[in-house]
Amino acid sequence: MSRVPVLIASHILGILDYRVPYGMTLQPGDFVEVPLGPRRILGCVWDAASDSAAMQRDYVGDNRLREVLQRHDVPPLPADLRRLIEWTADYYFSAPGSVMRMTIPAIALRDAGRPIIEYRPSGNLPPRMTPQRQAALNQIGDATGSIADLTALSGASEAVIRGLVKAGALVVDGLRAPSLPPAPDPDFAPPPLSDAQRAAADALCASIDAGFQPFVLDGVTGSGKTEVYFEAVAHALRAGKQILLLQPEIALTQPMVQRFAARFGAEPLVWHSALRQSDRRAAWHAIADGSARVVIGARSALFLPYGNLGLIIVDEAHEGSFKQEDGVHYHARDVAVMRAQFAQIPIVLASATPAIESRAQVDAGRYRALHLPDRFGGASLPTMHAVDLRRTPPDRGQWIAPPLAAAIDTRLQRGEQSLLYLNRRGFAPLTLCRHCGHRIKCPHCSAWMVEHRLHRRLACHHCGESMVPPARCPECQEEDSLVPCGPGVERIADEVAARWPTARTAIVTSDTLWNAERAEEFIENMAGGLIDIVIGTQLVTKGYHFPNLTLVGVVDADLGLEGGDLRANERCFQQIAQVAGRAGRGEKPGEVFVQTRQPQAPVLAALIAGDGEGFYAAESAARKAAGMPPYGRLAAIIIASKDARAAAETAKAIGDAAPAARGVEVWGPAPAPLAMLRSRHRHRLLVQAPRNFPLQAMLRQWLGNVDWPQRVDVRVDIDPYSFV
DNA sequence: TAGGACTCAACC
DNA sequence: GTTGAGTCCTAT
Repeated sequence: MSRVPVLIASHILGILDYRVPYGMTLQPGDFVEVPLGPRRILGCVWDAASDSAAMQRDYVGDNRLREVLQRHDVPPLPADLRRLIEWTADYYFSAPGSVMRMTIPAIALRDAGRPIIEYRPSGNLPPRMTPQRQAALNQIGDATGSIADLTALSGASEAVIRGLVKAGALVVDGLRAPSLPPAPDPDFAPPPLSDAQRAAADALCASIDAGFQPFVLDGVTGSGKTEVYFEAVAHALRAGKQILLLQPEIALTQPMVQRFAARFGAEPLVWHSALRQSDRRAAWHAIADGSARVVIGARSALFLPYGNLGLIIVDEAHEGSFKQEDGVHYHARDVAVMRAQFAQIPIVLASATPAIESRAQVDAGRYRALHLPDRFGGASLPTMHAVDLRRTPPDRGQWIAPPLAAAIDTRLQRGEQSLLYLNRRGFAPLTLCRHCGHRIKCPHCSAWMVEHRLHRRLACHHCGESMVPPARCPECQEEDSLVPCGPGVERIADEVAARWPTARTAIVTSDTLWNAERAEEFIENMAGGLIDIVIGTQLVTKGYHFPNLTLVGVVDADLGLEGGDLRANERCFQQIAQVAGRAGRGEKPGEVFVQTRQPQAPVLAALIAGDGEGFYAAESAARKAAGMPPYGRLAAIIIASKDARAAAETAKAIGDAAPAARGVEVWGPAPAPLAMLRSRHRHRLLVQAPRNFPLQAMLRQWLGNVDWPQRVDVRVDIDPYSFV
């Protein structure tokens, strides 16, 4: 009788033992279907010996074992990835089954080999049009995809989509042969490199096939980091290895795909959450069998079962968006380093503004720094100016102050491009009744509804709730009393249109640039000189290279310092340094205007003076003195429930059970800053511990001693980035 | 006494 | 997460 441990693809369950049916052979890593109660569920055959904390389990006698139903005909999960799953589950205090789930999409298992039927809009409207159908068709636009894809894209129910198919508004798109990207050619178009680039590239190339080695590739914006790590990619390609290039946002993959294709003569494989089902299935198999040589992707590409991985590159490695804030709370940059370690391969963290965490690793001698001191091709860094909004304020109801407006005038006269940066989507962050003072709030969250004039909606940026802007105040019923307060990018765009009516503008946010086609269109319009002024959120701060863009205006630098959390200063510095780096990347020099009410704030003073090293030194010293990361450890415990009383009581019970340990501080429980999210009441505790303290073990023991009702959700966020 | 709302523990 | 069993309550 043979038994196998199977890791169940479940939030709650870990490893369960099953009987291997006669005639079936199973090895660790095999994906299987197993019975679970009355259901069938995905599992992965695990290693018999596993000392990971998350894998602890009770022993069940042979007589109670049920049989494995089926072995899926897909490549097994490699051992290094199984170790990474265990490490991630242990470190981030999450269910190993949830981590395992991230290695394979359901579509890769279902109907293997059978084609996936995809649909496109026929252009014919259904005979019977309903609001749901109209809204779904609007969202779909001219996209194609399976029923499941279009359901996700439209936000409608599957029944609505099937109805549209039946009514002839969506028709079968014909079969697209799953096409694998042609092999990239390492010698297609190698660029000339500067001496500094050559030296850094040589160091990276020497590390291929030489075991685990983390690098921090640090160079000012425009210094040619991409060309350097592309040399390492070329070298890994020649060695027959796969390469993973991680990016913080989907929106950055498109410019990267184009740069990659120009260098290697073929597009890489792209992996992110917006892939269609057919592409996702083909991509997964190409990754698992090693035929996809280079994969560019967002966080979720990190856990895929590369058959033959030889190099990982984390682009814009300082980005906070690498930290996943729902489901498994992992930090893709840190997990990527662990993956490289388990796989014994090099990893490159590339950034113009490395995180303090990464700098500390360099200082400690664990990571190797490669430095590019100058901009490439003789370009110089842009000149920085502070615009003191107290001394030269904009007119009432406007946000562009005279010095910045004058600089834009000059650019328009010279035929050069300008970029206005404001990290706020929509038209106005708050809608206020000037009669009674009522502020329009999300019904499910303690947050204001943000006006999106392009969509003619008020939207909650936390839960996705959206409503038609009311004509009268919902509180006092006064008509025409609601006024927008504060600026978002759409409002800045209105101001630009009023001031420079002939200027051609573009708004760049996740609302306007949500797919590859839109992103490509924007890049082409910028390169072709069809845009004079770009107004954008952080989406435009990275990755783009527009030689004719010579002016950057930071509309509200103080916004970045708000909140005052652990990383506010660092984040503010990085965002402004990054967006400033878009200016003057070609032959023409760039200028940056930073609008602020506090030009004396240390972060802003350092940015204006170009004293990045001074800023980092001061910030690191402050973190060290306070015992904050990376010189100390943090974990947040978040308690959430629709039942306000149960949430508060659980938070108190957890707080009361807090163990006393030397050097460990516990703050809270306290209502979270975002006290209500998706109709759930939230409380938080924050735990601070010394750097080498076994924080996870302490938390496991602590929470293991507390009971709470099932309707209360308690989760631990290790190394938190969000403090709401 | 049937049925509904709810809680709870098991799932190998 | 999902399911089925158990508990308590109310409407007949």
